[in-house]
Formats: sequence, C-alpha cells, structure tokens
Amino acid sequence: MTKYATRQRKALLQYLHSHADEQLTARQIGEALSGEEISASAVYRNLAALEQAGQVRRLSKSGAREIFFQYAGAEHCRDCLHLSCKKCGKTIHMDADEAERLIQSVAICDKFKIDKTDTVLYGVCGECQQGKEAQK
Amino acid sequence: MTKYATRQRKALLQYLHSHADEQLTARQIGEALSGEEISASAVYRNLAALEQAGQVRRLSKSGAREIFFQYAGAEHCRDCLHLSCKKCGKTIHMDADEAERLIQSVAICDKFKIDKTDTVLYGVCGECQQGKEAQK
DNA sequence: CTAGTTGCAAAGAGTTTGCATGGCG
DNA sequence: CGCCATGCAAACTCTTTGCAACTAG
Repeated sequence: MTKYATRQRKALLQYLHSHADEQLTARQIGEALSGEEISASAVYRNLAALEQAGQVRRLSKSGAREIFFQYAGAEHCRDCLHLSCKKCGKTIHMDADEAERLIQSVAICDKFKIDKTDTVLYGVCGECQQGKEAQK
Repeated sequence: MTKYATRQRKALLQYLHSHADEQLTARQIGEALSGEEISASAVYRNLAALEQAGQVRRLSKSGAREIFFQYAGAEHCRDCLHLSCKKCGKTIHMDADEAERLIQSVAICDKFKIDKTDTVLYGVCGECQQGKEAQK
C-alpha cells in the first residue's frame, strides 16, 4: 500500500516516531506538522494505512469524542506491553520478559492470546500515585 | 447527577445490562431502543453520565471511526479484568483471583496501578484460534 | 411544585472522498 | 513516464447544545 516515501509521509513517520509515548489526535499531528505543510487528508490516509500495517494503534479516552493515535512500530515496542497513566498521560513500556509472563499466564488460564499491539493497560503510574499531581 | 429514573434511562440501563458482553455504538443502542422511543440526545447524555460514574467504558476499534460503549457496572465486573476477542467480538471475564494476581504483578514490577474499569485486553479467544472462524 | 430530563432541530466537530494536480522512483 | 500520493473542498456522519415542554419525586 505504501510505495512512495513522500515528503509528507516521512515527516509524519518521523513525528510519530519521536512522540511514541504520547497519544495524539489527528488534529494535533496535523498542527505539529504545519511547518511541513501536510493536509488533513494526508494525515488521515497515512494513519489509516499505518494502522492497517500494525504500526499505529487507535485509542479512545474517557470523555473524549476524538480518536487518539499512537506509534507502535518501534523495535522494542513489538515485544512489550504498554501501560498508560490516566493522570499524566505518560506511556510506560513493560519489560519484555514481564510482558511475556503475563501473556503466557492469560493464555493458560483463559485460552486467550493477547495481541501486544492492540492492548494498552490503563491506570496510574508510580509518580502520580505519590504526588497526586498532574490532573492536567 | 442522575436523580430521576425516567422511562428512557431505565430502558437504556436495562439494555446495556443485558448486552454487557458487547461493545456498542451510540447508534446501535438508539436503534435497539427505538421501540422505547428514546432520542439520540438522551442516549448520548446518559452514556456520558454513566461513563463519568464509572458504569460504562468507552472504547475504539481498529479501523472504526466510531466510538464504542460497554457496560462495566455489573457486580462481578468490578472485580475482574476483561478480554475482548478481535475476531468474534466476545468479551471474556477473567477470573477475579487471576486478575488480582496480574494487577499485583504489574504493581510490583512497574509501580503501576491498573484500573480494572478502563482496561481491556485485546486478542483472540480460544475458539477463534482453533477454528480460524468468524471474521465477521 | 421544582428541578432534573427529554426531544427537536440546528450547530459543531471530526473524518472521508472525488478529482485534478503533483512528485517519487 | 506511470502510478501513487497529495490538496482542496464538498459531503458525511457522529456528537453536542439551546431551549421549550414534560415528568418523576
């Protein structure tokens, strides 16, 4: 599906890559790349293609009508599971071994094979638990 | 926020309750309740209120622009984690003890406190793994 | 009665699509 | 050069909101 490395596509990929710990809306991405002159259509079309290719994951957030996107194609991201803090928004990369253990355990108990790309565990990270900070 | 038990709200709650294993769009819910005469506004307003109250969870699906809703208020649903099969769409309720073990393990390794209501693990269920069926 | 809730219709967002143009390989 | 990808703008669909009417308690 993706054959040409256009200026816009390169800029989008680079941006997603360097913001892999954030969950972004299409609009945020478009605005961030406004210097690169990329149209909304191109953003949506490329995100859709990347999602199909398993490079990007689509998420929703409590109370938000918009859909969020997050890069999931990084080398070590394919082997681990991800935690997302509801307070500060940060993404935590679970250790690969720990993820594997967790997935194995669920596979045995429930005969269920977890997909690492699609799954995100929501909750509160250590810092936010202590500080009670960053309601943002 | 929710003070009166109106006809519409009761119908909505009953419907969500009896379809807790499905992830539904607002439109699907509205159509299902068309016999009950409920307006789209009421569906959205009630879903938003229920979400805030932690009774309903909001989800997105790969490739789908719409947002999906799922009832999460059932007694035993508050103590367990949920698995969602990407092929057949079915929801599997993880055993409460197993869920607790998993959550504890993540709490220790990553200092991260998982929220049972917000989290859904995606993957493929046992039946779909064997049968390779139900692309639906 | 009184305040919460609904319906309707219009407004607002976000997302998709057709088509001509432009650019990568 | 040929085909893929982009831009633009219109079309769509989903969701929210204002306001008057309705209704549960």
